[in-house]
Amino acid sequence: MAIPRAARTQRRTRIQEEKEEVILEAALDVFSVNGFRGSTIDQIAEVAGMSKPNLLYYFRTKEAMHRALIDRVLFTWLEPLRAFDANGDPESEIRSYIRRKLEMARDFPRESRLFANEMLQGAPHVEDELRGPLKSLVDEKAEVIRAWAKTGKIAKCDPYHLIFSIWSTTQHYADFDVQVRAVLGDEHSGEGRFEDAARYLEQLFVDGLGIRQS
Amino acid sequence: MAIPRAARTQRRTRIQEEKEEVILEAALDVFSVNGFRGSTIDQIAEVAGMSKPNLLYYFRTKEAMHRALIDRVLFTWLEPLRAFDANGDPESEIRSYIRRKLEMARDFPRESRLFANEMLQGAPHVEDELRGPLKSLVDEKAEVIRAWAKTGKIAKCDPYHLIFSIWSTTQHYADFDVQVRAVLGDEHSGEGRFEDAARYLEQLFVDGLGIRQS
DNA sequence: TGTAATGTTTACCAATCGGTCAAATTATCT
DNA sequence: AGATAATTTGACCGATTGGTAAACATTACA
Repeated sequence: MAIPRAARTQRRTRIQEEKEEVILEAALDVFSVNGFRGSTIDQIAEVAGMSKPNLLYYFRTKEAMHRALIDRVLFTWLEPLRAFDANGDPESEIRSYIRRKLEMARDFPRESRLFANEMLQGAPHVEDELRGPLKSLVDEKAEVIRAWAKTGKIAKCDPYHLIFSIWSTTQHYADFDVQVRAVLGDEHSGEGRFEDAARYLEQLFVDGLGIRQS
Repeated sequence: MAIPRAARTQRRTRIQEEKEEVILEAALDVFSVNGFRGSTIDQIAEVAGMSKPNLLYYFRTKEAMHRALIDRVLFTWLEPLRAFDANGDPESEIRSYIRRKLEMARDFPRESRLFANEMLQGAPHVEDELRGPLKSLVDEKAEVIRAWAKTGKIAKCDPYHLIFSIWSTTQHYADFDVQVRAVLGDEHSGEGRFEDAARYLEQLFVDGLGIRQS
């Protein structure tokens, strides 16, 4: 008899590993565009190339799929902020943070949109993670920035709003991609726009924070 | 016999004005949170306090409602950019543009989220408006900024990405409101956060663009 | 005030929704 | 190879979806 996924306590099968991967990949496609409510299991099943009951064999509910997806994305999404080094020098740390976030917007736009969708809906599935782990991480890095400001390495500014502004400006290129393309026109919508954005944003933040030495 | 809304060519009734207003208000509530696909006519009807067929008497389809809503929002949403004055001086123009956009994020967060939802889904209903009127307006203002840069009034920078960065940083406070509140904690989540944001963003952009005179 | 146009509601429809079930198929291991 | 566990599927369920038809109620205007 088949053992439903949730009851598994033993090791996972090869097939389970593979299929769950395929499913989450498809789910990311669908959820990131339509949000949780706007997505259907049938859509995901079709993208995943399997029948709906088969999909539900691996994830017993739509919620479970979304949950698994959010958990995975949330972790990798915070990777750049975790890499933010308190011992590095302000200019290069901020530059590379911007660059890393922009690379993620370029390479993982679906993950960015999934997250954005969740935020727009009021974070019904992840508010605890926001108030817990996310807040802790941001608090820690904000303290680093505050110290930089105190010792005059960068201009005095609110570290939280600084972080918000880096998040928003970089993620914008993933979440509002259609708008960016529409405004820039077809000729400037190639991948080069990420290089232009990086150049502009690094200038904005480095000069805006008064840490240009050259 | 009842004349369906779409067939009306004559003047609108008093009741029509009122009810359409109520409906669009309710639709804004629902669409801005759940997106187009994730919203249901029943939800909107309940919020509007009327029966579903009654609602469908004024807007014959869900699409028609969404359309009417988007059209209205799109216009007012671009008001701050239209007010951007080519003859003003760079610092005060940028400062007041930021301030106006932040005020809109504070006072009309639903409108911002409705727009964000549409972007996340790839702008299936408004791509023409983006490529047409929006692009034209942005092109025009970008030219102003480029001229400022050329005459040395502000630092050399890509005017399009400058506009993108002002859009994203300000709208962030509406679209990612939950996240902002979660990270700032309950004690700093009052309306004062908009003042903090304004102070920070004005500093960032004014200094970042090298136009601080004091 | 009568009447025609406008507005509202109840009952309903086919399609789609998330999810179940039992039977059939396939992989795994001895 | 044979037994057993894991995987897959078609048929189906009740609830919800967007939308309609027609009867009913209300308003505006002569």
